[in-house]
Order: sequence, then structure tokens, then C-alpha cells
Amino acid sequence: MLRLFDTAIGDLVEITPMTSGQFSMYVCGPTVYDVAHLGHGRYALVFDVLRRYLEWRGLKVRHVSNITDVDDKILERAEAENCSPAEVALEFEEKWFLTMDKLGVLRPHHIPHATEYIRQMISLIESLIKADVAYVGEDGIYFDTSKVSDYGLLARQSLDSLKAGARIAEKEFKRSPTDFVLWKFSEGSSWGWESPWGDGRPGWHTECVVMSVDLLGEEFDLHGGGLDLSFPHHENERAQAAVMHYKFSRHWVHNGFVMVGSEKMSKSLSNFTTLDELLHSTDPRAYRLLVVQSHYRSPLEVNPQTVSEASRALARLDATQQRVGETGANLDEAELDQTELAAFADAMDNDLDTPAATARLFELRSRINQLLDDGRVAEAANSCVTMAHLLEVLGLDLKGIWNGEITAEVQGLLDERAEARREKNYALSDRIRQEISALGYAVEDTSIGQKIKKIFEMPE
RNA sequence: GGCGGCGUGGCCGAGUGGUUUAGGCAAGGGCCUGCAAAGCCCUGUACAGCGGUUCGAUUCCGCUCGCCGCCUCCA
Repeated sequence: MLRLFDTAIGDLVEITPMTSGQFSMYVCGPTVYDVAHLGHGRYALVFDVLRRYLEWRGLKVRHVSNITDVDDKILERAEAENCSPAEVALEFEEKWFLTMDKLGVLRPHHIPHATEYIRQMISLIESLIKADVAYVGEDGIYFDTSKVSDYGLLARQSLDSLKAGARIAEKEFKRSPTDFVLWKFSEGSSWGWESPWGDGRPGWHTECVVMSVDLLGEEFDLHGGGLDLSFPHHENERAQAAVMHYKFSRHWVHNGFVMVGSEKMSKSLSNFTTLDELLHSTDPRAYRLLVVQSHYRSPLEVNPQTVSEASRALARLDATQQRVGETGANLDEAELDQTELAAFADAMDNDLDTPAATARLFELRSRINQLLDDGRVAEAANSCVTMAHLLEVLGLDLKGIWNGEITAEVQGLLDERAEARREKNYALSDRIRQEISALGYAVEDTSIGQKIKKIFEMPE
């Protein structure tokens, strides 16, 4: 059975679905005020892999991930660009999904938008006021964190400890530095919704409570996101849910950061690379491979070198599949290797140990080549189909077997080169090889003559 | 200041109380080759430092040093 590290427990726990055969997960999505960077890509890939794995294990997964389209940053950007917040949100939501598609991230089954839930949020805040855990401050309605006995659970700190650690200049009206805003008064901004407390907009921490409960119920299996969401965002969600007596999420899972020279990649540090910048020159699968080659909770170093290493490793996986394809083996009739499947599942069950799982797949790749060297084609075909099958569980689709189709121009060059080689005119042969390479193909000389390969092209 | 995490071979990055290697990339040697490429084989005496527990620790405990994260918006 799957074990995952639960932030609320601080240890590995067995994940037993609430309803047998099903799995409900809520993953905090992006605030759409700018394009996504590598860090966003990592969380999206991590939870995409989790979902794919659970589905592969036969669970019916319900995956919900929101779009935060109400936020001060959206408002700031709209003002700066002289357009409406809705336009900003729409623009970056569209860009978000285009990028996620490139990464091969499966669309969540439900994609709730905060703006669609204003009424429910107001209703929740009313309930919190009625329960005497919210109070009116100068600029909004605040949640009184002292009313939740175990506040600080996800930070693994007590309320007192968190208070002591507060280092931001506090608004005087707040009862505790940890209290957070549920509803912000408009204060002159035109952006807002009517509420019992006047025009305004909801605070960030309320939307996910309302949307997750609406779509998944008052109790669901897993709530996830980047490690920086564990506190205060997720803790604040949990606090509201606790007051409402929701059982809420059974498990909390957080992924580690993308690092740049041992610093967290973030907007504020201006050390980020956008996903589109990366994917412009890199196979999206290479980033996915890089992500799964490290453990989801570990910091992950991403730089041009680590990316190109992953690209190279990926190319070798593609090449091995191609090599099997060229034997003419019938891959449709090949059988999955049950031992490999079980070993893969074992690794994944161990807190989603994708590094171990991929290491095994690379070993399998090596074995396939050995089998081919030995002429054991049928066994190689079985292993190859197994490898491709398991890579798919990680969301990595191999390039597919190329049928060897080439243009007349390339064929002409190949013929010319064969002739040159017969005449041992290697200078000409090498020159033609370069020409062919410029056309997007690689020529290799083997014992049975020239072999042509297609060089992978960047997706547009 | 409070809390938490990390320090593994050239780089990235897993893992474990003990005969045998994570894996990837790079490097060196070999097979093959006109060269190259691909593939295969071989090689590198890794676990921050200092103590402790233990028959035995990189792997558990303590301390020291270094790095990082959260405590503010953040994936």
C-alpha cells in the first residue's frame, strides 16, 4: 500500500482511501497574475505523477485544482496595465494551461475558480463570525487563530512559538500576528463584491476551503501543494475547516522547492526561469525526467547543465525503443514483465520514490540493449514494452518508433555517401554526413551499412 | 529571535547498521570503427568534522562547522 509523508504527522503514513477504490485529492493551483516558472512546473508534475500512479493502481481519482483569480497581485497588474483584473486572470490562466499541456500534465477533473465561489465564501465567513472566531478589523474581517486549539499543526509549531517568531510589522488591531484576513474591504478599489460588511474581496485562505468541500465533500483524501503553502496557507484552511467541524483533508502532502544555486527559486528573488523559457529550447519530457529523478520532497537543482543531462538520458531511452522497433519485433504481442511492474509499484509505494523507480527503468534499458546484442529479440521486446509502459505511468511518453521514412533528398545523399564510402573517399563521406545532419538526421555506420536516425525536433 | 530540514564520489541525485553496484550525466580504458556515432564491458577506493552507542556506522545519538527553508506574498 502507498505510504506518503504527511506534513501534519511529520512522518510516513499509510494512505488508505476514504472510499475503497477511489481517491480524492485537492492540489492548490496557481494565482494567475503572471506566467508560470519552474517551481510551478515542479508541483504540477509531482501531483500529476501521483495521480497517474494512483490511476495505474486502479483507483478512480478525483483530482481538483483551483485557479486563484482573486488576489491583490492580479489587481496590481491590472492597474499597471490599465485593464480589468478579470482580463489579467484570463490571460494568465490560458497561458498556464498551454504550458501545462506542453508538460503533459493531465487536466484536473475539476478546475474551480475563486470568483465562482464568492457567495459561498461570504457564507463561510458569516458562519465563522457566528462561531465567534472572526472579528472586524480596520481593513477587513479577520480570523482569530487563538480560537483553534491546535493552530500551528502544519507548521509543527505552537501558536505561542509562531507569535514569538513573527517578524513583520503588525497591524495594531490584530489580536495576534498569526490572525489572517478573511475578507478585505474595498477601500476605494473598484474591484469587489457586495457583502454584509460592504464591498470587498475574499482573502486567499478561504477559497480553497470552500471549493474543496464543495467538490470533494467535508472529508477527502489528500490536500497538496508546494512546501511554502504548508504554512500559513494550508494551516489557515485547516483552521477554518476545524471551526466548521469539517473532517477536511485526511493527509497533507508538500513538495520541495526548485533551487537555483542552492537558493529557492521564487518571484521575489528574481532568480526564476519561466517554464516557457525552458520549454522553448528543451524537450518538456526532459524537465519531467529531471523532476522524477529526484525525490519530490527534496530540493531540486535546476540549471542548464542538469537540464541537458536529463535530455541526454531521455534520448537514450528513446534510442533503445527505436532499436527494438527496428528489429521488427511484434511489440503488440509483447508481454509486460510482472516482476518489473511489482518492483516499480514497491518503489512508488515508498513515499513516491520516483528516483528508485526511474533508476530501475534505466537498468531495464541497459538490459534491453544487452538482450539485443545477444539476439534475444522477443525478450527485449517484452522488456521494452514494460519500460515504455512504466515510463508512461510517470507521464513520460517515448518518442515512438520512427518508420524510417526519409525525403528523396536525404535518400539521394545517403546513396551518394554509400558510393563515396565504397571508394573510400572519407572526406566526401564526412562532408555528406554533415549535410544530412543539417537536414535533421544522423547517420551512423554499422557493420551492415549506413543507419539513419531522426534528430529530435523541438515541439512548437 | 522561534521552528524545521540538509551536508553523499567531477556534477545532479537515491539509499542503507555489516559479504556486491543506486541511477543519470561527465571522465578514463577496452571491444567495434577509416573517423565518428550507437551499443556493450571495465575503472574511479563517496558519504562535512569531532565524539559516543555497537563486534561493526555513511546509515543511530550528541556536539561543532557550513548551507537552506518557513515564520510576509509564494508551488
